[in-house]
Amino acid sequence: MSAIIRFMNYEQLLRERDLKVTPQRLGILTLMHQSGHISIEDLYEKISRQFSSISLATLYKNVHAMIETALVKEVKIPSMKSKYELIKAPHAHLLCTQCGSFEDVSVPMEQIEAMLPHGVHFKTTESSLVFSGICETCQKG
Amino acid sequence: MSAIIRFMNYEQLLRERDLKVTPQRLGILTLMHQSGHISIEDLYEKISRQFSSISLATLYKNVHAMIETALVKEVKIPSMKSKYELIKAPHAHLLCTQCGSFEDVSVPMEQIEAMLPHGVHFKTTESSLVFSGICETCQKG
DNA sequence: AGCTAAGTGAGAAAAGTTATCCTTAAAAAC
DNA sequence: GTTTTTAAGGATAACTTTTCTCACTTAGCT
Repeated sequence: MSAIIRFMNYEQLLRERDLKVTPQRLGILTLMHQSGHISIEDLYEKISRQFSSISLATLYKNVHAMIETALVKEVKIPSMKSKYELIKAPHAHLLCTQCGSFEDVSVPMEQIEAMLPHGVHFKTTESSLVFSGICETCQKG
Repeated sequence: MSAIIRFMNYEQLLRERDLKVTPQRLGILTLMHQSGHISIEDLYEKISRQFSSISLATLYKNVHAMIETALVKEVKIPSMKSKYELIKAPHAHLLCTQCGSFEDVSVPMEQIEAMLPHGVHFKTTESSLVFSGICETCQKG
């Protein structure tokens, strides 16, 4: 797959948000996609391999620009640093407190949002759900 | 209600965890109880009124000691600084993205934990759920 | 190709958190 | 109740993380 085709989608996503398409941004988006969710630290380490002179400031600025334009989402995780992921269908996360693995899990968020007690008139627009526990691998090990 | 009776409970909670009972710690616990959940910043501002010379280091050290001994919990909140609360029965939180209000809501966490897809063998020990949206007051206003 | 606005990079600055070290106070021992 | 022991508090320095500034470069229009 050529670089042009591979990046096409991200270019469009950036343009739709009036964000200029730069190699750094394409790299950030590609890394987020590849890893699923990634911390700033890891992102910097990985992107520095491609753009050895990239500045941390650039990274922060871009990640925030992408959050503000609803391209990326910050996932806050109990007892861990935040990770960032491309916005996709609503889902929850599993955090293994033993090995630290962190992954997406498909959960009917709408149903969960319907579980607020009657009498609570809160209009939910989004919800964040992280299950902490022991992953299958660690249970076996 | 005398200070002795009021603090009795916290003293015991501290002693059970081999944490020395100090006025600063009692103050921290009291403030957490009163506010429900509070950020480090607010906690420092409020506790400084009682103990004008308290150090930020003391605050951080104590909050961490209390987290490690399962007396207090850090609540990570999308697009906000963490808040800290006394550990109590499992519950979720409501965050109003308009006025910033943040409150507890009673939700059957066990039921939610049972909603993981079949085939996902994850042993959940705890889960964190925050609903973001518009609170009742803001909907009316 | 040239213009303009936005983005990048380097470093400084600011915020937020943790570590060090000495003093003080709580709990245990007597 | 006094002494002894040990943990905790406070001040400050050191880190870590994030944001800001500004000169320079590049993307996207014309």
